[in-house]
Amino acid sequence: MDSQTVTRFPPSPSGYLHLGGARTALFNWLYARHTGGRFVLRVEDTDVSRSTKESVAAILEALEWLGIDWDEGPYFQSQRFDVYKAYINRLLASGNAYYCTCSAERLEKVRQEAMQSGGKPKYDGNCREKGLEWREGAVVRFKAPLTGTTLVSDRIRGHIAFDNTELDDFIIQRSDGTPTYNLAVVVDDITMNINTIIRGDDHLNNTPKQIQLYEALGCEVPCFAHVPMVLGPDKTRLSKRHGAMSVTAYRDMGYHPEAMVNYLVRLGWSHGDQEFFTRDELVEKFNLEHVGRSAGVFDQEKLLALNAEHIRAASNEALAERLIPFLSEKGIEAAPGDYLYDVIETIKNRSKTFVEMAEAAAFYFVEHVTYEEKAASKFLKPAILAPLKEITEALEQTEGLDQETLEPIFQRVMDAHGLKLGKIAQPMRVALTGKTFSPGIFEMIRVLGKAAVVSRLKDAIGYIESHHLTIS
RNA sequence: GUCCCCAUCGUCUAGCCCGGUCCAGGACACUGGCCUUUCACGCCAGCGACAGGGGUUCAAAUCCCCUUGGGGACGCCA
Repeated sequence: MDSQTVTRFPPSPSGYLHLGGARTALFNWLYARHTGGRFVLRVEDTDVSRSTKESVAAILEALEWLGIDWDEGPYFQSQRFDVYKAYINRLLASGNAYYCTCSAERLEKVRQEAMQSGGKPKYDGNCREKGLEWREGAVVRFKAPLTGTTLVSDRIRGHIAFDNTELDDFIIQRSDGTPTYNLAVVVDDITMNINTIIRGDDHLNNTPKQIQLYEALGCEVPCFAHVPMVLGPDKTRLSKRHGAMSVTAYRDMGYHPEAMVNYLVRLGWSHGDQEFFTRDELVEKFNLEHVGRSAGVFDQEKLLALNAEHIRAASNEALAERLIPFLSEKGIEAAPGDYLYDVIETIKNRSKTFVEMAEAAAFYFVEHVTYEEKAASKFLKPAILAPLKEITEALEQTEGLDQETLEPIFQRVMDAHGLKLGKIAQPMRVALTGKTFSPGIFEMIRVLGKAAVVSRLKDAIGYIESHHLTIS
């Protein structure tokens, strides 16, 4: 008997991996890693009509991006029908299940009546004692206990008692012979030795049914931990209505997976006042004790802030790797190397996403700068012509481009014209980047290099001269 | 309708289990200021919450009950 923790993540491949699912996956993965246990990936595709290969691929891709790896699987329920069949037969043989031939119409009527009389819409047990044999179109129902209570012991919620009269004889095998969710999960969790089930609390109501199944099968009930759900800003369950909610959509919007992981885990779990966590720290500190009990609203603003923080904290090399695809998206082919790293160093504090970072980096990679209209008209004016020329000449002469070398040059020009740095920095900025905001002048000069700076300065001088000659 | 869960700033949360150290702490957002060659970053300050009502107690955000509010589940989906 091994006491190792075994958790699992069982996505249903009927769409992409959304934020709530990602968080559940993360909790399970983190808990397994934290305890030195195993993490199993299982694809729940018993509903063949809704499951697609594309969804499976999308989910795996999202997990990979998040850095979630698994020790076993992915298993596919669709390939395990014979296993479920065996367990269903066991239940049938032990008298814990029976065939039911009630029509959909009858079932619907029974539900309506139950609702009407102020009760829960559940099956009335019509076929329960009929001792029916199999026949075309029959389903198999679980013969649930009629009296007593089923106790759920939850790591997060404590003990929850369900009155068995609230539960009914749910279907475990459809008329087409395939197993239903509750049966399949239980059988899988048993056969895969899953002993810790961490999932959304929308499954809390399924838990007593599943416990009854474990008991009927004579198997040990695993440990449950129902985590609160993730809600949209309107406080309802996260859905397509809330805009981007696929994990990969955030990747494409320029989010760092470490930030996504940090945010998702922190939404529902806490470690005192700490907000920023690296993946390793999460593995080290994550536990079930500090998972909260109330649902949390997904806050994109906070994710964004955290993303900026993770970008600032990352190394230029690591950032470069993630930035390159966003650069190519803009038609910029940059390779890892000192130039890129230096570029990143100047913009990492000003970028909240990789999309922003690519935008901020663009000017470093163009031959000729394109001026923003307002920027040019405001700063590239004749008054600045002489200072710009002097700086250009001085730069052409100079060797080093470090701040100690640059400052005296600027100082001399400033003194000569009675200008403050601000007066000269803005035109310079426009000349070098085309915009009115950018990294610091001195750092840009150093990164761009003498040739590029001089060339851009000359472009700007030419621009001013041509505009003013024609106008005046 | 029935059952289950939940309830601290706008949002994420610390504190609650083991009542007093909490006229409630942190973060995001917002506002103001500092720094300053722009934009950021950073720093400082401000705004802002124990859902309501009853108990228990010398003392309750913390324990109990009720109300209200929110969420979820009731399917031959998962």
